[in-house]
Amino acid sequence: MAPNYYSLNPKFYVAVDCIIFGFRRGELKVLLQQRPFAPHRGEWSLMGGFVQEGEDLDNAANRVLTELTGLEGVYMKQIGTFGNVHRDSGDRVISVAYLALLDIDKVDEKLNHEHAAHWEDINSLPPLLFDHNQMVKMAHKELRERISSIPVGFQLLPPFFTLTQLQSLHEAIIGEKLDKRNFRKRINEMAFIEKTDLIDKVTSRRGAALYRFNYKDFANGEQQFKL
Amino acid sequence: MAPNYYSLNPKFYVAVDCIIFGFRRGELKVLLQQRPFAPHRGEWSLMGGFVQEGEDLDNAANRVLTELTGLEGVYMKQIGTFGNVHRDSGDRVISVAYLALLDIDKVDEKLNHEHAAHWEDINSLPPLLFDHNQMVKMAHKELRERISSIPVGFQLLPPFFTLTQLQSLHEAIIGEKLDKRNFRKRINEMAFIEKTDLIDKVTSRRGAALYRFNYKDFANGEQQFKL
DNA sequence: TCAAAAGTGTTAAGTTTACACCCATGA
DNA sequence: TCATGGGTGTAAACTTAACACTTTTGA
Repeated sequence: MAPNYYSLNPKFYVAVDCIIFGFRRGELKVLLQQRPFAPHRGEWSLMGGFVQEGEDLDNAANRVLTELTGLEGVYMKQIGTFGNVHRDSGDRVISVAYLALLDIDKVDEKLNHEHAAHWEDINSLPPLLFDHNQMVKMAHKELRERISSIPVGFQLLPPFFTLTQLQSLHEAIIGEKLDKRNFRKRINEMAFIEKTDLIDKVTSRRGAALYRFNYKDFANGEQQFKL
Repeated sequence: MAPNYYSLNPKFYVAVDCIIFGFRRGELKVLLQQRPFAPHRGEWSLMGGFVQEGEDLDNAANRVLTELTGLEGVYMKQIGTFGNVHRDSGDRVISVAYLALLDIDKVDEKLNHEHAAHWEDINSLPPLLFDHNQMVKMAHKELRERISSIPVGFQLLPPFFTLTQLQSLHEAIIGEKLDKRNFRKRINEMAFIEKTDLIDKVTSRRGAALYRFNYKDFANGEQQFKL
């Protein structure tokens, strides 16, 4: 076969789609947008974009996320590639799905508004474009299953948080209630979740101790959440 | 934006690469081939191929596997997509990696030979083309981590097998020895692994009971291996 | 007769779960 | 003063891990 064997083969559009998770008031939320171009313009969909020449897949995913949120350095993880022939009714597009976890309060709301984007509770998603519901389902599964190894708290909560917030986040992800005492017992055993001297007076009258993650301690051990 | 917004974007070659696992004489093995075309012709690599027009990703992976082994209906699972700009020195190719598990004795050796393919122990792989070592590493990790939920025994062993073979398979995958009594105790609790009346006289003088998987029982429960 | 693999239970250690009350504060 | 969320320990149930000897048979 000749050195240009490659050129005997077809090429395809390649896209990335982002399943962007945030957490607010006890709810796990996904950022949706109304599709800005035809076909299916205006339908609810995940934020996505085409991979460009000279652009790594991961970079494409980061670019798309930054366009929509204004944030950089966000936790992202590739979760699967969707390549069925007819998945996109516009033309054949092979799409790589990325899960993103971010602090919902840091998102640039103006950018969100410009992109007709909107946070929706994971439990009340509308029908989405193409196979996007399936992508969300896969991302949610990944999150549930890997909650022990993905440091979700680092990503989805603000830098200082109460244990009740952390517990509520875990409950929202796994979809069931946890025992408060058992939860706190385990948090206490994790050196990388540090109690600070700060007191939160917003979420309760009495005031709750604020905690934070210690990235260094986390990176060192092969720490695991098991909540 | 116009309906032909898609056409403003670049297209790429998309390939699939298969990490094909087999099990023989206590060793977990990967099927490698010598690359049949330039650049890097003759170097060790995974078996791969370009996705074609009108072909789903999963179908492409199955086609490639069948070309090399003669087998159909093999267990395959997508494990990740590799899309760095310069990963392939021939041209930009975005490659979707698939893990495959099969019964090594069913493989068509003639086809293997035609493709200059060869089974190599997972622990003594040569340097492979491009990012293929990384793909194998990822597939092996997937296998290790999901050994509880992927029914590896169904796939990697012949229809009838001894418990020693099954244990040896699990040991090869996780890379450590297991306790024989604890292993057998757990197998006994799994309704979908059935003892048959057959005796294997090949692997021992005394003879060992042959077992088989019961697909129906497995499909029903959300069974788990925990070995 | 002996080498090689098959087969078989019990106990201790560790982990997980269930569970209920007092505290501090602001409205 | 009371409603709200914060904070705390123990015991039972369950799961996991460690451990050694007897059996069968072909060479």
